[in-house]
Amino acid sequence: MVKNADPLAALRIETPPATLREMALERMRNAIIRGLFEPGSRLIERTLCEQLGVSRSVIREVIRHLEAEGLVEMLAKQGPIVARLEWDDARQIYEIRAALEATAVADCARVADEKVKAELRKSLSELDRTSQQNSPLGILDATTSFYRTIFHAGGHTIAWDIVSRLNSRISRLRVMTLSTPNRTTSGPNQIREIFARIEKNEPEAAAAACRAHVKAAAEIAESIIGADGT
Amino acid sequence: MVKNADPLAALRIETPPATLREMALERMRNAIIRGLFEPGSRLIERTLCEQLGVSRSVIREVIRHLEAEGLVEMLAKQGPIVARLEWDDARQIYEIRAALEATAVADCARVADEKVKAELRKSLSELDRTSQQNSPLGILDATTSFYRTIFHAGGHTIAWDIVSRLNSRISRLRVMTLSTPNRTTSGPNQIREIFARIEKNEPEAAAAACRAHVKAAAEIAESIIGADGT
DNA sequence: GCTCGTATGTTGGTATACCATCGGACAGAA
DNA sequence: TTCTGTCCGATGGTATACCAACATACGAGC
Repeated sequence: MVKNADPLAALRIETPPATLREMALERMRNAIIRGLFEPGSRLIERTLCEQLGVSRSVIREVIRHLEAEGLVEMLAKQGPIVARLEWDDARQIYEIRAALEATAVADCARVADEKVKAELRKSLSELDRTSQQNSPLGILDATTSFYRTIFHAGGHTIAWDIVSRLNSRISRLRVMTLSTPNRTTSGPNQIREIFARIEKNEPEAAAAACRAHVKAAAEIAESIIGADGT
Repeated sequence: MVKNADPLAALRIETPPATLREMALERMRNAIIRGLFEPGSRLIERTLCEQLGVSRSVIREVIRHLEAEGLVEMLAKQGPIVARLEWDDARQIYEIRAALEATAVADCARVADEKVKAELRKSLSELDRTSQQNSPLGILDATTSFYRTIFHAGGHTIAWDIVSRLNSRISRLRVMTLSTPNRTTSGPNQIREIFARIEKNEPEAAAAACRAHVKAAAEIAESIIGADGT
C-alpha cells in the first residue's frame, strides 16, 4: 500500500487533456472572444466541422457548452449564432463586475503578501509593454492576468469564473474600449492605482479605485456602443 | 408591410419549445437540483438514455450544458458525475449571492411600485402556505419566485441568471438548511423583513436585511456541512 | 406582372455504429 | 496464499447516417 506517498507524486503521468472536444471548445471560444466571428453571424455546424476537422458530434457538444456560457445563442429552427450583445446587458455586466471585482480587490489588499505583489508587478510590467505597443489584445491578456492573481489571492475562485465568463461576453466591447485613443494610457494608470493601494494593503481605497476603473470602462463602452449600435 | 403591428402580435404561433434536448435538459437539471442523484454519483450515458427515452447524442449535449452550468463534473477517462460541493465553494457562493442580492434588493426598493409589491406579496403568501406545510421544496420555490420578482423589477436579469445558477449548485444545501428546525420560521421572517423595507422603499435597510438573511443561511449551511461533511 | 405552389438544397435534430480504454473477474504460477 | 497476466464487459469518444423543417428559386396560372 505505497499509494499516494507524497514524494512519488511527481511520477504521476498527467492525463493528456486532449479530447477533441476540449480542444475544439478552446479554439471556438477563443475565436469568438477574439472576434473572428461577427456577433449575430450563424455558426453552421457542417462548416465548422470542416474548419476544425472534427465531426458534428464534437461541434454540437462544444456549441452546447458555449451556449451555456452565453457566447452562443440558439435561434429556434435556425441554429446557433454568435451571441449579440445589447447595451443593457453590457451595462449589467459592468455593474456586476464592479461589485465582484471591488470585493476581490479589497480582500486581496487585506491578505496580499510579497509573493502576490510580485506577481501583480509582473502583470503590470506586461501591461506597460503591451500598452506601449498599442496592442489591445495584449493589454486585455495582461489585465486578465492581473485580475486573476487578485481573485485567486483572495480565494474568490468562483467569482473569478463568473467574471471571466462575463468578460468573454463583452470581449468585443473591451477591445474597442481599449482602442479608444486616451484609454491606452488612462486604463493602465487606473490599474496601477489599484495596485498601489493593494501594495499598501488599503482595502477600501483599492476597492474604490477598482470601482472607478470599471466605471470608466463602462462609460467609454457606452459612448462607443451608443454611437455605433453594435 | 403590415409586419409586427402590435395588435397582430397575438396571432403569432409560438414555436413549440419542444426539442428533445431542451426537455431532457430541464428534466436532468431538475433531477439534480431536487436531489434525485447523489453528488458524486456517476451519470452513465446509456443508462440515462433508457431512463429518458432519448439517444446518447441528446444526453451528451445535455451533459455538456450542465457541465458548463457547474452541475456536472467530468472525470477524465471516467465520464460525468454529479458535481460535488466543497464547503469552500458554498461559502463563496453565499458571499456572491449576498453581494448580488443586496444590490438587487436595494435597487428594487428604489423603484418598486404597487405592481411589484403586489407580486412580492403573492410570493410571500405562498411562502407562508408552504412553510406552514413544512415543505422545504415549496419554500424554495416561493423564495425563488420572491427574488425573481426583485431582480427583474430592478432590471438585473443577468445577475438573476447568475444567482439562479449558483443556487442550483447549492440546492441540496439549501434544502437541508430549510429543513433545520427553527429555520422554517426564521427564514420566512427574514424575508418578510426584506419585503417590509422594500414596501417602504428603504434601499439601504432592505439591502442590510437581505445580507443578514443570506448570512444566516450561510451560517446554518456551514453548521450542517461542517457536521456531516457532505 | 403578380401570386402561389412546388421542387430542391441546406441545416439542425436525432439515432446509431465503431473504437479505444478502463476496471474487474478469473485463472495460473510462484 | 498472493501476485500477475489475460480476457471481457462496460463506458465514453468520435464519426456517420437518416429525417424533418425551413429557405430559396423557379415555374405555372391568374
